[in-house]
Amino acid sequence: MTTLKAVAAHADVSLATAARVLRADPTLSVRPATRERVLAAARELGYRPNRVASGLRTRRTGTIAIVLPDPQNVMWAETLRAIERAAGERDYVVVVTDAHGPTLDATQLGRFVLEGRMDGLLVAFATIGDELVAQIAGRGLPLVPINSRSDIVNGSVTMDDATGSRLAVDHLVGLGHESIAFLAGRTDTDVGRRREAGYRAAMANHGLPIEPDWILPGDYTERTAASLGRALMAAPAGARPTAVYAVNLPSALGFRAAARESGGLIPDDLSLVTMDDHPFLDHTDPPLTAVQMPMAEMGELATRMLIDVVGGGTMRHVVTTAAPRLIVRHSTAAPPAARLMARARNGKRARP
Amino acid sequence: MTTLKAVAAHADVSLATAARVLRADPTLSVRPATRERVLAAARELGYRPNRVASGLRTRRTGTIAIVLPDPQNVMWAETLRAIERAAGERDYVVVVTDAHGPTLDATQLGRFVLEGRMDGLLVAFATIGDELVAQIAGRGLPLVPINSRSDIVNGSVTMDDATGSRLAVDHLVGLGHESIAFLAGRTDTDVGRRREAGYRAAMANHGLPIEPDWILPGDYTERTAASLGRALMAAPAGARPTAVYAVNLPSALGFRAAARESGGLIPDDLSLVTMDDHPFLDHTDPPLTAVQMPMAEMGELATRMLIDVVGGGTMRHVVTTAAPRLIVRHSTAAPPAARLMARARNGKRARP
DNA sequence: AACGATACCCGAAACGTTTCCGGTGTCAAG
DNA sequence: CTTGACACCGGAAACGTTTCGGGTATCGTT
Repeated sequence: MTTLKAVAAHADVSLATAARVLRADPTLSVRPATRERVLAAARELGYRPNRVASGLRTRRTGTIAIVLPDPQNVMWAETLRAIERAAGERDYVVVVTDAHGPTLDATQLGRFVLEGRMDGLLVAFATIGDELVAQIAGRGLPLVPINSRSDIVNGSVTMDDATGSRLAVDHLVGLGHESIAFLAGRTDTDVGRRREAGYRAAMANHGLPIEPDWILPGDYTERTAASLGRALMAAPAGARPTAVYAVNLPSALGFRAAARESGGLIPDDLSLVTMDDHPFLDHTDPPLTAVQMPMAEMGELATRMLIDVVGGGTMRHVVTTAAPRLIVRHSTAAPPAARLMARARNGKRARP
Repeated sequence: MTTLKAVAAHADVSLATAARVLRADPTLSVRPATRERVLAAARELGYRPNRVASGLRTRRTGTIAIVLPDPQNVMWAETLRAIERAAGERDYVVVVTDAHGPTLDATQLGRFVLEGRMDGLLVAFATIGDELVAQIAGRGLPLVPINSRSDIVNGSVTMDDATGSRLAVDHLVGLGHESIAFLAGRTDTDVGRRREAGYRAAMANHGLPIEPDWILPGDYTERTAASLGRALMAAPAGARPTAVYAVNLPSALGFRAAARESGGLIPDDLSLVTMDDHPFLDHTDPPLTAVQMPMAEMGELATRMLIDVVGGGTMRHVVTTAAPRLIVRHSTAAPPAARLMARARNGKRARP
């Protein structure tokens, strides 16, 4: 490995000058000939600065970490890709780790924040607690929450979940649905609340009431969604909503599977639209209508913000600007005609 | 940040002694009382060694990278998880990057191999070329190919693809299929060849011939598989194989979609089994029978090997020991009765 | 010819570890 | 009382960079 010392010797200048020429130090005044000598020497010797040494001196490692809650969720793949790209553009590398709880365990804490390997952390936890902030920001490490806004951190990157939810509801309403359930996420998480708020706002916007039992208490998991699906399908058809909007992909999948097991046909008996799109939804049974969120943009913005902060920039709460898009597939259709008519009758006669 | 110097001062010993106590240097002889003082000081001050400084001195950064060809493929998620876990156990962190071609581009080369940030690389390219090896191993960086064996690198971690293929073929034969096509991968890749070899061996094992046009020339992509699917379904039913074994998941999905578009019913008209399992296959239409490969074990072994090599260990070609498993879902069934009978008639009468 | 003012460059310290090569003190043996 | 032999510990260099604070020439002025 050729070092700066070698380059300096070869160009017959001091270490200091070689360093400043190669770093393109603007405060340096140097004769063009000298600069050329240094540059040429570096080129000839194939010099590459050693990032570890430079990191020791500058306290910048050129490494950030992204900590994910459940890397199982395929939705992170795209985000990760975008993060890596954005980081690469600034000559940063990104390490990924998955956390099992809402905080870092002892060894992760060591590896990722205490030993000075990272310049900053991106955390994608659905909920950013005080303890985590103490662990990370307490040590002076920049921390940017991604997909979750929390007031105990003064910056974050989130998506326009309200618009996403609106897209889903509007689509269903456009098909003629009026009783639309929300397969919710955990209400102790920021995303969950924002998506639910979006759903409520969209419903209100259409003048549609929301029955209390239309808020299905999910927790983002396929499993819970499945049992909610079974419960829902157990109700008589007339007493069910005609459409469901699911807060995330695993929920939608779990719900779909349970509905089908219970003999429910999608979209014939029930329309289903989910937040979070993925190419493989083309292959599901039925192909699910979904709201495509700007995951990549979110990752990109978060990465840029983090690197900016590392460089002395300031944190902000930003929301992605790319608009969510509705991808219509085959899990949504007009509500069953029979029930529409029954509904009409009920509207004319008084209930017992 | 508390440094070693602070600890040494606090314990009233030299830097050298503090370092050696904390590193648990076996060649150090130290009075128990002294050792205790150092340990206590470190504890009190919350000392954590700075990995960048130590990396500069020891030329070990405690970081490895995994370079993936197409992070799109969900199959890598599990592998990645396993890699990260195995690395964490050795106090390593792992950075991921995706390459677009079969080599590293200029900026990646800089970030990942030239600047001394990494201790070693895991590369998951389907094909490891000379240029890549020159780029990496030429610089003295340990390099472990994963899921691809190449003779220009004297070590690798691969899976038992032959057994995986055999499982798929055996399953189909067990259902009564005799004309089984192979939706192949690129033959210039190691995995592609191994899986095809496994298929051929399994067929031979059952005494079944392989028609040349049963080897469908795929390239791992959904798109190509789709056009192969269309072409296959265009043939009259009697002239088609009754089952297809797909070399990987995207291929299977593309094929499935095309088959369905062409009016082909799976498994009624055609059975389909794919290499590579994933939980979401429960939700496809129909749920795909798949061979589950030990991706996690592969990641784990590769990581351990790489870290061993970094520590002076020696490379080897290893194959995962965990057995592939067949996950039976609903894309496979007995061949269509009508064709079975036709076949039987053909067997009794001479062909024209 | 002396004098500032520039323009150009360098020495050396610092970042926090690790590790080589010893240097003291103590104790038993001669 | 000397002399090794140990046990215990410390000094200092080294890893490769960055950067602060100057130090020489050189040149145009007076």
